Amino acid sequence: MNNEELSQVLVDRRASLDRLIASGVAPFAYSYDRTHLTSDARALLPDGEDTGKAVRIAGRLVSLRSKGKTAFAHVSDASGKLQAYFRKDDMPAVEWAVFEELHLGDIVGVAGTLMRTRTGEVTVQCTELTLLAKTLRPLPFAKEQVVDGEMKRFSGFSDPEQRYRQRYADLAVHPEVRVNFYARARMTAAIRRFLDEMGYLEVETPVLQPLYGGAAARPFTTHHNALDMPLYLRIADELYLKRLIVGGFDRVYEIGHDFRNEGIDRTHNPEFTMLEFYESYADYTVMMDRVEQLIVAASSAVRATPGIDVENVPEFVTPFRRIEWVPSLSAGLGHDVLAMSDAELVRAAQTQGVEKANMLSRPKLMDELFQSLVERTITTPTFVIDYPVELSPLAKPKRGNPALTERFELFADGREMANAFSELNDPIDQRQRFEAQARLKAAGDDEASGVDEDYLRALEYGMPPTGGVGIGIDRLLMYLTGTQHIRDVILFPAMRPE
RNA sequence: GCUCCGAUAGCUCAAUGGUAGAGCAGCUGACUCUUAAUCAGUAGGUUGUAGGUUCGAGUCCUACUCGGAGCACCA
Repeated sequence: MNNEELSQVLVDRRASLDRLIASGVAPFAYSYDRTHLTSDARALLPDGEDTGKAVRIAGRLVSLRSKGKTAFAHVSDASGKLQAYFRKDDMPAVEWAVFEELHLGDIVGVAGTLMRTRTGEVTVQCTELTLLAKTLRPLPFAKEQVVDGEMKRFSGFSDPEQRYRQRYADLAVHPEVRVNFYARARMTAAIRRFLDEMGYLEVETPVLQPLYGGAAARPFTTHHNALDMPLYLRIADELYLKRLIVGGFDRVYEIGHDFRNEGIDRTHNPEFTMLEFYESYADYTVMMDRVEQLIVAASSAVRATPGIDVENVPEFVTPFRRIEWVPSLSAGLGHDVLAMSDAELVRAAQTQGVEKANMLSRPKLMDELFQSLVERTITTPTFVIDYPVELSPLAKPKRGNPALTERFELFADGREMANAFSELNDPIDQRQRFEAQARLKAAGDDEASGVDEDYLRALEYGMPPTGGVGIGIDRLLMYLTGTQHIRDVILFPAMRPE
């Protein structure tokens, strides 16, 4: 990019950079000997005292009020921000010259002694200023003012498109955006701690897979050049984790990305984080207990995150409510759903506004009806249990009623939080389920999977009875933080290229 | 994929079909405890792209691009 293509602001910044270099200042430093985070530095000056220790802080210059031979600025780091006071008489001439070239956004090191200003604000009185990185592009800083204890922004960076595309700028300018991501890290750490303490082993399984399965979704397809074969990005971890159960790791979990080639909206990103865990010798009732404890642990971790609005984190009362799939759908319909003919189901689905209802298979119809009549009405965490076998190709038949499976989903806030079952470990039954899926696929259902012969071979070697759970981490965090858009819990959400 | 809304200076926004503007950021200057600092001056634009209507288009029409909200899809 040459200067003719740059806007005036960018030209000015480069001119400033050139002046610094010409005067012998290195505008991009290698390191800085920081002694305190801004929050720790502030804590060093007790109430009532006006001067304190020497500190060295570093961070981004987020405000600057120059009064000629003095100036006030705020330096922001991960812990918050602290005011710095610059006075010409207190600084070497060379550094005052550097100060005069400072711009909002520059990364600086400020060394000096703590003091309290006339207005009571803890401030570093700068005796040594170090430029650590020059900003060549202005950040869209907001002006802020504290009014009645609440911070007001007077302008800023509000275009959602630009904020997601330039997340780095969004984060730099809006420190509160970081809170959900601190909460996210604490939540996954708490989940790992919970599972680790339960004796689960964290493992990693292939993202690139020759066959995809474990869920109903359209995959991303790629190609391996050396092998000259298509590969799919996984849509679920399930089938590989259960291979590990066969191998004798009897409690395993994975937290990783799944990829589904679907639309993007408030609750869907094409790559998202999935937790799956599998436990030998456990059935779905055991897994319900695990899920309850895990959600409570996740919630506590989110609550403990500084900056989180604890009022908005849902309270959990265990055990969660449990309702059965068939009776709750029948109640919603006013008829016994299993006794209804296909035509009656189609009519009911049409009444619910399901499009192309007459094109849908019977299980798909029931699923649609369940979603609109039951799922959306669930607010408090509720386990829906015992799904029809047609909807659950990887779940064991329910003891005493083979038309159903030992499966549960956890719903809260109208959304699915977890999906789990007593895992099907009968290879003959599993082959029949795969073949039914393969027929659906051949009939044009592009979300149905095929027959995974290698997985069947693994089952033939014998898989212990196993309970398994999948939990969408992004959506769990959305629920726990009251976030309305998945983009606000994913640092770099998928966007069309600029 | 569908419907509606939007795109104007680095950022946030104005502008009856009639000379494209403000605040912040920037630049120049004044100011040695300010905090949306203040004051004076100054610069900054192919109004998302391509067509069309019109004497004249930021404004009206068409298509496209990108985004937002909603719907559909999505266990």
